[in-house]
Amino acid sequence: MPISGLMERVFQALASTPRRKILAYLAHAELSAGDIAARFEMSKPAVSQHLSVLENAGLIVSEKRGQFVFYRLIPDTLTNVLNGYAQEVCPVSRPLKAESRVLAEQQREEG
Amino acid sequence: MPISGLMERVFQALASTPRRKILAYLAHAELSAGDIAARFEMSKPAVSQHLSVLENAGLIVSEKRGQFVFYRLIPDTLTNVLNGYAQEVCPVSRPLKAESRVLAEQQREEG
DNA sequence: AAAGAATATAAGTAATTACTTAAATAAATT
DNA sequence: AATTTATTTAAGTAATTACTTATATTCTTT
Repeated sequence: MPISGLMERVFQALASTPRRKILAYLAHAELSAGDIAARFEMSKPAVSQHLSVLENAGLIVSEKRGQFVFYRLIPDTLTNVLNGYAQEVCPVSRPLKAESRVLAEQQREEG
Repeated sequence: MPISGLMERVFQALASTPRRKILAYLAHAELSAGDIAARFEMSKPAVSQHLSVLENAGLIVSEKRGQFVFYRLIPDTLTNVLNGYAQEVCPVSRPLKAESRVLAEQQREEG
């Protein structure tokens, strides 16, 4: 699987506020399709389609357990793609690293 | 200007291969609209529209000098938004930092 | 086995996006 | 001042996307 094709799908997937929200929800916990849909105004099929887009981009993975389908994040995909591209655009990714460090420290202070 | 509105526009802007390519070109040098258009198969107006999208997202800035319009990157917008969102999704942004380091080393080896 | 619940797929539609060519604007050259 | 060059704006269209409701599938419960 070419990384560029994956990058295409990841950025496509991220270009939607509901989908970015879904990823943020899944950052904290594994959730069923119904759990996720309950957090949105839109219909369940609409949420289901968003989940498909995210799964096809390799950002999340689904697992059917009984009646439910649980979704969880694959954090590596996101970080690899974002860094991979940031690397192309921000030489040596220095700003990205610097910013990461600052934010990590802030969170350490807060946590 | 709310950061969330900017985030929306940035991710929207990044969801296009030609636009990501434009940013990569501008990472290395300031270029005129014509210089950029020459690197693509599509028409000049099409490229011009892509440049508008990128500029409205705060990712690039334009400056008219004589007959030409030069574009250059605003790297901070990209790193701030990508990190801001990665922060929401990847707790403590640890993976992001780790990946940055790996990629930076790879580039050091290659360069 | 029938009914109910969770989810996905199908089919249709409205809104958005990414192009195209043609026309307008503005600066440089003759 | 007229022409050429660089770029953008305008207008139209084809393709894509994001929803909707209705139907199908798969599990659980009775």
